Amino acid sequence: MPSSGTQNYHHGDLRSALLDAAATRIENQGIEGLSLRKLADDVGVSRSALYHHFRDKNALLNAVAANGFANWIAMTSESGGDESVPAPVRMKQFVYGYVHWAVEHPQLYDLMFGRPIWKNDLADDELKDVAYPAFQYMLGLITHWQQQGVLLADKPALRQTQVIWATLHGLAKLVTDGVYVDSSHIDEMCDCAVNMLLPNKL
Amino acid sequence: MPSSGTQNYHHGDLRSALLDAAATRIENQGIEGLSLRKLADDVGVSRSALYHHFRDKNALLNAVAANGFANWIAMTSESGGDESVPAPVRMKQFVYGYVHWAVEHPQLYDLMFGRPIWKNDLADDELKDVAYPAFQYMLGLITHWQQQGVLLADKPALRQTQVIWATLHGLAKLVTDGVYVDSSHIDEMCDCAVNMLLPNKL
DNA sequence: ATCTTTATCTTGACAGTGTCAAATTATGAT
DNA sequence: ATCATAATTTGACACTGTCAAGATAAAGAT
Repeated sequence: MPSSGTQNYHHGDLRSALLDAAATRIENQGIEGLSLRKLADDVGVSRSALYHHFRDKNALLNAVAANGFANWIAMTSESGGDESVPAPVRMKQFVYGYVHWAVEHPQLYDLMFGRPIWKNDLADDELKDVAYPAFQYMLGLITHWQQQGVLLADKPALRQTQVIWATLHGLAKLVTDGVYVDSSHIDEMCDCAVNMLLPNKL
Repeated sequence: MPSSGTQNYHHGDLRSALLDAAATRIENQGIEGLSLRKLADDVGVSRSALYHHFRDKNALLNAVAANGFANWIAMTSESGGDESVPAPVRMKQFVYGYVHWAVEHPQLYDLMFGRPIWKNDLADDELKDVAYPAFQYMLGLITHWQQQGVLLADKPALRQTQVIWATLHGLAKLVTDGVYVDSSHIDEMCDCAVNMLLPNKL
């Protein structure tokens, strides 16, 4: 069955086709619900064709997560980088952006910052190369706000970044994992978080 | 093979034996590494004997998590309930206790507060009955500290509890999930968190 | 003591999973 | 046309959770 060009024996661009299919399948059913065999069916290819493009399932997940980080960084740069508004407002925007992105992409967020990948060093170099800049970007933001006096400088910027990130990550996790079932008060929780973390109230 | 009393055809107390074995296996290999068949081998019983004591694997995990909550509440009451020390110090103790308990029982913490159980309502009533008081206990603490002026009362206690819990949960998650690989600075992160969350510094 | 009922445990089986080895097929270079 | 290489498939293996049917022990009734 020839015809449509990309549908030969050699798929053409199977790697990215698998990545796309995996991303949408993860978005719908979550990481646990991702089966390599069903994925192969989606793309219309045999079950073990995948192994010529990814070493194993973990490598595929790493690649999906790496794409997620690229997406995440794009969002973050947008919501935190507007120099025209005062810093406290930018921080509020950043918090909103972070939590809302996580809530809108719960499965992807779970994959990117979750245990299966990071525990026991299952993250490959390619993923680390995209993930570390994400944290560095946050560290840069916090350092900047510290220098501007929006945040106190009584503790190292690294520590404050870790705590602020922990707060955002905790909010995101509690909501996306279903521990906070009531997700209609996300904005109020974000407001409260900004309020508590900033020494000079808005 | 009769002999030792509890090793008959009827196991005697298979349910709690399974619970114990599951807890230690989870502690070592994590939730993902828990196989019902290996578990049955540990206890010396056939693979499907389990189904006469738990409806399915999820029910077993629920029971293990419920035990974990009992343990957690015991620890928390101890580290936060000392009335003789001033409230800010007690809050610091509470934060230390929370994060350290999570770090010392990473797999159990992951099970108790993780996505597999709470997402899509997989928590049964028995578990909810133990888990909700845990949050209520925290809410009580925060409310008390608000009334004592340790925390500002400019936001509802519920919101502040959610944010503080998010911070602790985020710290715990980032460390136990391996995102913060450097776990030697846990105490400094806790200090910084207390410092940022308390309006009146220690 | 014997029969019946009930709870408990085992064996066999099924569908599903990730992964590898060997065979198959297409592509590209010579 | 030939050959090497890359891409894909089929067969197989070990593993998983779960169910149905049979086997066994304990408990209750008479």
